[in-house]
Amino acid sequence: MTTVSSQVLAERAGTTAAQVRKDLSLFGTFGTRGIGYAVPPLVNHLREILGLSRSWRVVLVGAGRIGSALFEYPTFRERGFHIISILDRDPGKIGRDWGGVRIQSVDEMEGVVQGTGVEIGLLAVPASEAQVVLDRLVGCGVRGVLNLAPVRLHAPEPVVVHDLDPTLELETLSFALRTRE
Amino acid sequence: MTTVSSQVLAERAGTTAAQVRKDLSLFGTFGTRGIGYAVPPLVNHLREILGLSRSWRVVLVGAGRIGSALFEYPTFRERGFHIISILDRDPGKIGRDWGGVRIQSVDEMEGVVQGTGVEIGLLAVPASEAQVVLDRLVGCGVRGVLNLAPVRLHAPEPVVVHDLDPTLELETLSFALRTRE
DNA sequence: ATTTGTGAACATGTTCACAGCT
DNA sequence: AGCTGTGAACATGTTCACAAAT
Repeated sequence: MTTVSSQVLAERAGTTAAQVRKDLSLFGTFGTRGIGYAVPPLVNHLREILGLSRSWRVVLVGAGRIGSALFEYPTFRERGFHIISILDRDPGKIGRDWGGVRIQSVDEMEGVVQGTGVEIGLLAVPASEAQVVLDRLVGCGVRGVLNLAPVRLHAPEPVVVHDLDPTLELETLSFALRTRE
Repeated sequence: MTTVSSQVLAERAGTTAAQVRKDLSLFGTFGTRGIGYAVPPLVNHLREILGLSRSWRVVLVGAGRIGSALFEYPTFRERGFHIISILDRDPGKIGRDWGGVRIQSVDEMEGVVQGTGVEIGLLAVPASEAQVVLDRLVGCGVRGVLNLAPVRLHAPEPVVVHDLDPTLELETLSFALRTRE
């Protein structure tokens, strides 16, 4: 059976072997001393830990460039994230079909989200509208949101919001470069 | 003069007042006891700390949907990140003009990057090509790269690479939701 | 011989709580 | 009275180094 050592995993992930072993040991003992980690069971364990052993229903709000790029990420579906609904406010886009998913009006959010049991939202709307849309999503029972708009959003516990802001990342990069020149 | 307290800053940033004060105190003493932080000088200090008091020349590689969305982020320019060059490999795009910046062939990377003193690269190419393009950028003397392709890239010290991967973020979100249900 | 799993040592990050200014 | 700046206490995260397992 194919195995992999903490050393190799560390190199791939950009960390240390000790770190990999400590992290894994926190969730159980998956390796064999002298051998390493058998890959297929390790993958299964990690999928279980990360909550990827089930599939998630996802609603994409915003069918602009960022939304469409996200929609075509093959890795979403591979990891069990299924975009089962797309919402936009542009009448020119509503009704279109993207690979079997029809774009609906944001006005239909409540019905769509509650009717399909969506738990995760992908927010790809303009920054100025992001908080309002988030609030509505939370009102519909969405439990987690990945926000692509360049604003920091807030939602009440226990809703989880992650902001993915390229500007913020550039500033972090700028700081890193500034301190090493 | 308008001031702001560590308390208010903490609420905005989603952290605690003590944390804000500790963090700021690491770089100097910017506040006034009994009053708070005077906003304009604080902003200046932060810009200085983050390396935003200067402007950065940026090259955008990849003029697809993600690239074009990035290009139009108004916040980039506002924070001093100037995309002065766009590269793509698609002959149908080369030669086009985006708001005063002409799209050039990736083949011209060496000349463009070295000729203009670009220090930061924005990578918006397909995942399969990202590492190769990164290596070339590093070869041209780029010091920092923000990678939007869904792969983890590596570059030798002291080059700084940040990966911005929506799939990875969704998995983190999944983990957060998994552990609280 | 090799590689895990893990206490113990070390390092870093966060919160507390209060003296010191305004 | 109000709010910062900061040591000290506490918590969390990382590395070391080695016994245990194959």
